[in-house]
Amino acid sequence: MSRTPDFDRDEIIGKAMEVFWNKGYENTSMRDLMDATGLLKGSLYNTFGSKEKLFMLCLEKYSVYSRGLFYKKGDPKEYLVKFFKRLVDEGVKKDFTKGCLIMNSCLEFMGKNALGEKASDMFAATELNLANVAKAIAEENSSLEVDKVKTNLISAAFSIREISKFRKDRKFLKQIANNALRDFDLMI
Amino acid sequence: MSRTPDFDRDEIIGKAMEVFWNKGYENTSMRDLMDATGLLKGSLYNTFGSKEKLFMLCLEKYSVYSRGLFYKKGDPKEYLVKFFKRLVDEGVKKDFTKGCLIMNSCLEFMGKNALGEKASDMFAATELNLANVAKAIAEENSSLEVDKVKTNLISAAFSIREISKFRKDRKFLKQIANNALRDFDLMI
DNA sequence: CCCTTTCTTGACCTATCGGTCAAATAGCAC
DNA sequence: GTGCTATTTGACCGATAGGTCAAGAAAGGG
Repeated sequence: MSRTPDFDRDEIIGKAMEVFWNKGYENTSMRDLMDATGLLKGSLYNTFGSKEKLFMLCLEKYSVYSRGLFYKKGDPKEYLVKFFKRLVDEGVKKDFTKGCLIMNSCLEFMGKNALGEKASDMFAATELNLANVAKAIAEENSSLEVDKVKTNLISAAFSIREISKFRKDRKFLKQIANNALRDFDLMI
Repeated sequence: MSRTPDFDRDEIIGKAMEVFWNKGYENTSMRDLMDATGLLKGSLYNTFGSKEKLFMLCLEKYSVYSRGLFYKKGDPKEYLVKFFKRLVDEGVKKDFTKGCLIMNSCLEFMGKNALGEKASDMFAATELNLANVAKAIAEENSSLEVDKVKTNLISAAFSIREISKFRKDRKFLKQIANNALRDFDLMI
C-alpha cells in the first residue's frame, strides 16, 4: 500500500522521554531530540506533530512506568522502605540530576497549559499510591492518621527527589526519609 | 567631568531580581529585563556587563534580603512558628509561584557554573540559620538532636516553597510544616 | 515491475536569543 | 558656553529556536 516507517514509534518516545527528563521541556531543543532519536526534524514532525505533543506522549509513557512501581500487594511496610531506599540510592548518584519527570513537569508547567494538568493528575496518582500504602499499614495499626502521614510521605519523596539534584549527601537524604517513616516505626 | 547615569543602580538590580525570581534565569530574556527596568539593552550591558553578571548581583541582593530574615535573638520557638506561617501564607496565594530564589537557583544551576556555587552557599546559610534556631531551642530542651531536626526543618521549608508553586492547599502545606515542627512540640 | 502512498530528507522560514557598537546625547568642570 | 567624558540609543550581528514543505526515496499491492 505505501511506505512503512523506518523506526519503532514507542522506542522513539522512550528516547525522547529520557532527554526531556534530563533537560526539561524548554531546555530541550529539536536538535537534542534529533540527536537522541536518530530521526530528522521532518520525521519527528510528521510522526508527532509538535514538540508539545511529543512531550505529552512522553508524559504518558512515564505515567505507565510510574504506575508499574505502585503498591499492589505484599507487605506495605516493606514496600515503603524499598521505595525510600530507592529514592536515596538514586539521589546520591553523581550523575543523577534528573529527579522525577512528574515533579519536574508540575514545577515547569502548572497553571500554564495542558501539560501542567496532565502532570498534576500524575502527581495526584503518586499521592494516592502513598495513601494506599499508608491505608494498608493502618489496617494493622489503627492509630495512624492516613491523610497526615500520606502528606508526610509525598513531601519527603518530593524533597529527596528535588534536593538530591544538587546535594549528594546520603545522610541528609536518609534523614528526610526517616522523618516521614517514623510514623510507621520504620527506618532506612 | 562627564555624564552621570540616569538611574539608581541598586533599584535596577532590585527590579531585575524580581523578574529573575519570577521567571528563572534562562526563561528571562533581555527584553523582559529591559521592560522591567526601563533601561535599554545598551545601558544594561554598559552597566552590568552581561546577563549572568546581572543575575549574580541579583543573587547577592537576595542574599542580603534573606539574611535579614535570619534568627538573631528572641524566642526561637516563636521565630520558627512565624517562619513557617509565612511560608504557608505566601504559598497559598494564587499568584505566588516564584518560590525562593535560592532554591530555584540551586535547581537551575547546580554543577553548571559559578551561579550554582553562589546559590549553594546561600542554601547552606539558610540551613545554618535553621540549625541556629534548633540549637537555641535545644538549650532549653536538651533531648533534641540538632542536626536531625535541622534537616527536617530545611526539608519542610524546601517542600513548602516548591510544592506551593503548583498546589495551593493550606491544609497540605501546614501539615508539611507541622511534621517538622513536632520535634519542638510546636504547631501552626 | 509499476504505481500509489507514505516516509524521509534537508533547505528554508520567521522569531527571538544574548550581545555589540558607532553615533547621538547630556552632565560636569572650567 | 565649551569641551571632555560617560551614558544612552537602537540598529545590527551570528546563532539558534520551533516549525514547514517540496522533492526524493522506498515499501507494498496489483
